[in-house]
Amino acid sequence: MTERSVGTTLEGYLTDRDADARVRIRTAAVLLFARQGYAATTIRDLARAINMTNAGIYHHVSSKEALLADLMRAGHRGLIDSTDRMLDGARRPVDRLALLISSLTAIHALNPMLTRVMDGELRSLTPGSTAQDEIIALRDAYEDHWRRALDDGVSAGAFRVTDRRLTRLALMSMCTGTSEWYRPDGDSTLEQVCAEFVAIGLAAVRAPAQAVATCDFSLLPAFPWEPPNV
Amino acid sequence: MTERSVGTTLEGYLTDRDADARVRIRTAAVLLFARQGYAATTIRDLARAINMTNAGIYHHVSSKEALLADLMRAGHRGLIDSTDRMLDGARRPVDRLALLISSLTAIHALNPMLTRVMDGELRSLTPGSTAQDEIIALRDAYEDHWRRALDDGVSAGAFRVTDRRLTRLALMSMCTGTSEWYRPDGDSTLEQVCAEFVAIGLAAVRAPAQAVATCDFSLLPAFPWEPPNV
DNA sequence: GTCTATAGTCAGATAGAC
DNA sequence: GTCTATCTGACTATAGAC
Repeated sequence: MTERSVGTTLEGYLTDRDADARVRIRTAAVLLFARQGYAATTIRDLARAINMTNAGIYHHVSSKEALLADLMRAGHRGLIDSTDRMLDGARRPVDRLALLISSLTAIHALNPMLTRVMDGELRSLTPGSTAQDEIIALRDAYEDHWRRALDDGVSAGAFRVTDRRLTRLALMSMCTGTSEWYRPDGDSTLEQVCAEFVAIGLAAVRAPAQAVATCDFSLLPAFPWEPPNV
Repeated sequence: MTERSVGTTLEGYLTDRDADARVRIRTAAVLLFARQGYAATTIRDLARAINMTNAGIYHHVSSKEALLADLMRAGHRGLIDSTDRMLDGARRPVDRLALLISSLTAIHALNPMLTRVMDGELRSLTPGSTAQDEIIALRDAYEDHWRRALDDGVSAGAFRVTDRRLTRLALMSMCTGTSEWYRPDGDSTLEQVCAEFVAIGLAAVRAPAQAVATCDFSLLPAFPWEPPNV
């Protein structure tokens, strides 16, 4: 990849939405980290995308790696917090599983760039650094929601599962893959995707097709720096 | 990520397996591209991993990007060829779907590093280059196998599917995700993973649980440059 | 808070000896 | 076929003017 042109300047969109330099920098970072990868994106790329200079970025950001860590931390915290709220009233394991599937799918569909960074750039944080350790801990905390739902469903006899871990890994991959292909103007609405994936999830745990809790999209985290679909 | 130490030198392993410099270079490239990403890996990293120098690499490789393109082309061709052979005798859509699921899962489990490069580094090829266009065409050709199997299953009344595209994307994400977590010495054997994923796939298309064709692992492609599990 | 200028490092790739 | 040495350019990050 010899060229690094950004393709679209974010400046036109961003000025009338948010003048805060921190938000503009983070929006450009999510866009370019998702599109080109963290390692292939330079501070100068970010600066060019929002009509700043190299040095201007460093007034708001201590380092390129700290910027990545901030984005990933905020993303994972938003995911965990909204999942906590989402599952708050759900008692039946089948409802909790359905909410885990639909909310993880929706977050990946609605924030494709931030989630691609969250899911794919963990290796770009220095191994063993406190930043990387913190993100790993957050990811593990989120996965515990899935482990508990599947464990409880099996214990209660609501799920019949050969291998809980395999089932969890299969369903989570299905949900996170959404950020790679979902388009808001595409063939399927987000509601259709969630409904289909929940149906597959229930089939995977041998739960009968039934009415389950549906995801309240308004409870999902709102990330001010998820770039627009330009 | 400030440090770029390779961690393990491949030289000890490689010398008694294959002295061909092309294979040694490609093995190191698959290992490091998968572990650190293409953009974060330098030609000097590759050289260090196999006790060569920077300039020595360039006697066997025309450029870093051509090396990546070669690996991706070989990987996709191996995937397509082995899938062709695998599906050769299978007529029933349910058998073809089962073979697509189990073979894609197995290739990702057995070649985790090459498949991570294949699935994640398409963006690192120059957009619009003939190399990138070629890989995209190969990927599309492979996906057609899935489209045909699902189409035929629906037409024949063997599958009941709300949305063929969503079903395909969900199942393919499930299979490809395997390269991120599978370990040969882990909790599940490859046979168990394939069986579980095939069961989920049949449930996803509302096909009754039944005996289906199983994947002949010996028909899978053998990549001489998939690194050992060091 | 944004700029110009630059320090210090390292990248991909090549030349030419052996 | 592998080496040493080097070119050219780009990178992260900082210093200091305004």
